[in-house]
Amino acid sequence: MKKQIVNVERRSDCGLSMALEALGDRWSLLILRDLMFTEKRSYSELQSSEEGIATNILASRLAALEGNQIIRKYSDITNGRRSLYYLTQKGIDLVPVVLELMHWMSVYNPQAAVCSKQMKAFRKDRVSTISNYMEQLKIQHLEDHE
Amino acid sequence: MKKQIVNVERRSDCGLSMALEALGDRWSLLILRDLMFTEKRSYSELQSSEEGIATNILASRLAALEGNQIIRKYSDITNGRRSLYYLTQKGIDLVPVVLELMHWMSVYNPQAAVCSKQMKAFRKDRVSTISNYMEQLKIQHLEDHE
DNA sequence: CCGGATCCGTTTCGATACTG
DNA sequence: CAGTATCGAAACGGATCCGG
Repeated sequence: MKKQIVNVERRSDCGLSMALEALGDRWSLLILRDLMFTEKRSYSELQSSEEGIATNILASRLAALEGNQIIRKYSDITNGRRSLYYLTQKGIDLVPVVLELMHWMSVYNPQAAVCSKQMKAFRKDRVSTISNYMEQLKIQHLEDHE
Repeated sequence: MKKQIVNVERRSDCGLSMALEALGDRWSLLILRDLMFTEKRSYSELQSSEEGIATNILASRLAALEGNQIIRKYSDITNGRRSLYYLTQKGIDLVPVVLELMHWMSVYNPQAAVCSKQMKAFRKDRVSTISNYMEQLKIQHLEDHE
């Protein structure tokens, strides 16, 4: 009994603690969610979308995410005063994490059942649907900047 | 271009922000990892395993996780002074989230390649391997307390 | 206007010491 | 062993200010 299938010892925790150093706060994953699943890319768009993140917090989170190479900042060619934030490949690879978290919450938060059908379909076939979507994010990213 | 497959609006974010209220800190997921993948169940075992979590932080995280019904606290029958913490079903359902996060980190943290083979095998077939493991966690949980 | 930076009061974290 | 108590440090949140 209590047989362990995966033996995760302290020295081989896959750097989970390191991951949480970058993502282990209440805002980073929300920002990433918007970059993943909406078209919001600018500072002001991101600010209006989150449930009222303070400007200084948003700035510091964006800087931290950029420092961790999870997002990248570009200046808007059509509007020099604007900056746009895009997921890097490293950020795109976080889609499954966010998706699993959203699915988990949709199960245990009744009010969120709204999007559970979408989520279910989206998670159903990991190999095709999700990786296709991640591929699209990648292509979109390249087209916007090259 | 920029076609959105999943349309996640602010009112239907599946309560991601709510999830992050419970898990969005640097320690909660580490504690859950230990409850998921090791046999550590008592306060002192958990404390020694995390990279030096302070006693008060551990206590407050455990209380918060219990408040969110993600873990449950039992007193050790063989040792009245001891308390043991177990995952609830809600907590067991977080296994995929933690697994995706560990996998992501194993890709982007070279040093963590140690366990990437295990992770890869573990993630490969979601339907069988992971759900089997989660089932085992469930059975173990029931056997320990009923 | 847009993208922050700065200031400041409040909340949370974290290390250590301590207690039942 | 399983946590509290305490207290300084860090993070958060709101408001305002500022350069372009």
